[in-house]
Amino acid sequence: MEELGKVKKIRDLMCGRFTLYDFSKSKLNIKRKVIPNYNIVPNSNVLVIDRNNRITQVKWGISVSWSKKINIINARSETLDEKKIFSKTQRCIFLANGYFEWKRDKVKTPYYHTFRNNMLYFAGIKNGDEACIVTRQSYSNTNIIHERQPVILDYLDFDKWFLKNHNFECLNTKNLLIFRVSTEVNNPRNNTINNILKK
DNA sequence: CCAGACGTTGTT
DNA sequence: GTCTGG
DNA sequence: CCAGACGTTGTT
DNA sequence: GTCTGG
Repeated sequence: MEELGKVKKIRDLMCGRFTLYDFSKSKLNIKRKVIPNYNIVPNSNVLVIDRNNRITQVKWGISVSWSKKINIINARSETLDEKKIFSKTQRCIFLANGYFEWKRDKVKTPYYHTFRNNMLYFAGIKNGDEACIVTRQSYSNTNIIHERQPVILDYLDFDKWFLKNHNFECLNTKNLLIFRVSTEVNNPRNNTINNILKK
């Protein structure tokens, strides 16, 4: 697995309001150029930090040998330690500038969740070069859109996460900006900045 | 023993 | 493929 | 999830 | 751009 950078260089990644970083089309040095991806879908390439503070590229979604249908893109924090399928995974941290969630009424309306000035760090677990996002019950502000959300880590809590001392609380959730975006994001082929602009 | 599960969210 | 509950 | 349709029969 | 069948 190619090392793409160190955590201390994290600011270098913040050169756009991307959803997650995608290096699928070329092997790029983070410091030079990043291909923005405004519509990450399962099996996309994403960047994670591993427990050695290395940034690596992995596939979003953990597959299993015995089924082609199962592609695990989320893991419930409530049962993370019970599920045998996660027993051999390692903890990691997803780099993101935000995430989409759909409010489901009669129709599905997409919303974007982001911080004003900072990246988002999602609690994740990985198995080799595949990883998934750890989720939890939403807080009062995110629950308006959807009942589940990623566990969003603070930069200072990275070690807690890697050492399994993190309790899945993420009070930083209250600082999220949440706004409606165009339904263009519903189609993975639409991969432009319009996906994350306030509608 | 062995049938049935094995993970989540309904995409993101 | 491997574990587990009945 | 995600490829393929989304129309019809002129044509294939 | 959005829905659906597998």
